[in-house]
Amino acid sequence: MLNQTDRIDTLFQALADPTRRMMVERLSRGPASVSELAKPFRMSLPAVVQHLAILEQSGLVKTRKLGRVRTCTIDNSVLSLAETWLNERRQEWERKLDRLETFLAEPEDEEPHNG
Amino acid sequence: MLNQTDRIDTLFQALADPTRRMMVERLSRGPASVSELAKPFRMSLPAVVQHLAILEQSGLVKTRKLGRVRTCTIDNSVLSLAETWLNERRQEWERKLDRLETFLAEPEDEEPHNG
DNA sequence: GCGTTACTTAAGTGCATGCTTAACCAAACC
DNA sequence: GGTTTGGTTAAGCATGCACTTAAGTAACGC
Repeated sequence: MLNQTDRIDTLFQALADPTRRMMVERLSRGPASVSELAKPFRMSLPAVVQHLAILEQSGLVKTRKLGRVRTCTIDNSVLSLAETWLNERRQEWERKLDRLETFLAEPEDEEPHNG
Repeated sequence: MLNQTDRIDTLFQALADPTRRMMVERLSRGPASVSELAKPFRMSLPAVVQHLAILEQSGLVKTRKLGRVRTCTIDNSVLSLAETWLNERRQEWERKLDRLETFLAEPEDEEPHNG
């Protein structure tokens, strides 16, 4: 079973590869079969499928097979999981900066409440 | 020299490790020295510094040395670079879904313009 | 000046990752 | 029913990554 940390882990891991990011970009424009997905790349099909497997494990991509063709779709909710993580960090730091600014602008009659 | 793809590459790569994400979380709450940053972890100091180097290469963290202590700060603009990438993908897919919905809801007198 | 603190450098190790080729399977096509 | 087409399985390989220990440097505190 995968806890939250591990999920974000495999998620960023999945996005860390340029091939996989291109595959995500392709899929954000609409579903595609495995061979469609493979077309832009020079690498072998098994290599592409291995990348796809990693995207699936991360939850970013869902696939289902009909006849002999496997169709791949993106899962937006997982995409936004990463987005949220980044956003939280950024906001925290921005709040920190704001408090610092306020502190510097203020006359010395008030304490900063850090912690 | 690092192009846009490579930058996002090293950026997600940097975020793919739980140790490094925890370091980012720590730094989003305010600057820290190397040894402060290392404190929560069981690993050796050189290991922590290696992680830090990767965070620096990604641009996520800036450091400067004063006397013998190196102080680390987060760079929000780089954080939001990743955020933007994710957001663009998500929005693209959402627009796609909207168009699909519209198409399905509409009577068959109009063409979908997928291309 | 001498120890402690805060890193830094270097070298090595084991395991994960990103490929490859070769062979296989089964739906679709004629 | 034989051949493409679309994908799968398996095995192997080179490189990268996340550590480790050991030894070194340089500022600071007394």
